Amino acid sequence: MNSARIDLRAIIKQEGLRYTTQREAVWRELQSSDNHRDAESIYFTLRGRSINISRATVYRTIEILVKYNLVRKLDLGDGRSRFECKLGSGHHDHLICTKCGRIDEFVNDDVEELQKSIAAENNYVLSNHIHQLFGLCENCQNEEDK
Amino acid sequence: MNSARIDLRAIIKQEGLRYTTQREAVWRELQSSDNHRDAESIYFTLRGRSINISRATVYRTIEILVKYNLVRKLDLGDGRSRFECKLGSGHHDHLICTKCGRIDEFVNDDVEELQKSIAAENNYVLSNHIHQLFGLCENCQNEEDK
DNA sequence: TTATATGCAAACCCTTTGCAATCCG
DNA sequence: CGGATTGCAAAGGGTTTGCATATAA
Repeated sequence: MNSARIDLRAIIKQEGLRYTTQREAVWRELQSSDNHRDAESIYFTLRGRSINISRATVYRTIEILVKYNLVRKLDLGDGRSRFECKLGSGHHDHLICTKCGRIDEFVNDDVEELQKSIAAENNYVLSNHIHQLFGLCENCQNEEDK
Repeated sequence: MNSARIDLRAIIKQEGLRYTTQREAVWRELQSSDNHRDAESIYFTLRGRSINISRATVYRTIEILVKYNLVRKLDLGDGRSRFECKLGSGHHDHLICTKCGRIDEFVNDDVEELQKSIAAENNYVLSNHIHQLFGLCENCQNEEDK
């Protein structure tokens, strides 16, 4: 897998865009963190590191990263989008703990196949899907007992 | 199935709430339409029928209907929630046409079972899920050819 | 009567946009 | 230098909330 080294600068320049401190910082932040970040947290983390950046630039940069397939945008239904770096992990869906907000990933080939069948039965040509399972994670189940 | 006659008045009163023209109107509107309505469309339809109602009341009423399990809230990821009457249809998930916005429903028991397995494998106790397939519906595929 | 529900407008939250200033190339 | 990019603040879009008024029971 070529995920270890992705040169954002090369991609950016190839597209005739400019490689800026802010773009590099957002990309680094998404790459280094354990996924599922929202714009606000990226904004605050970078500000905390004395990187001069605005919310607007965070959003504009994420838009570019999503466009070039480096980042995936998640909608968990709570009003704010989450973003995860696509490098190092293939397609997967999510398990979300409704109590603590923990997010786990899952992959299930059978479900993937069934989705294709469902689409075919309904005469749809699929482009993508959202599959999210909500419930209590192991830790939060134990909390309930106390 | 007892879907033919649900007396909202009875439910509302049982809860110590008041049965108002507005609540009745929103409920009727959701029951009579072919599902997947957003708040704005309900608001405008009712206004168009000379029913005095505000957006705030539409939202407040829907909240009650969702709470008492009469209506399901859908998040299709485009920023506005859709609502569908739960009467007359059991659990189902959705196929959404990314071109025309058409929404179809599907049920697949195998997927439902697999979800349980996935949850179990990850030590989650499931409460609900979102499963949406996005693509082109039959009509829009044909449009593409032209 | 009297507390609940309503309408209105303002507030909210997240996100996007306009624009002058900045900076990459 | 010159146009792409930025920061700021304002605007947007959907939804919620505060409050005085209207209304169900």
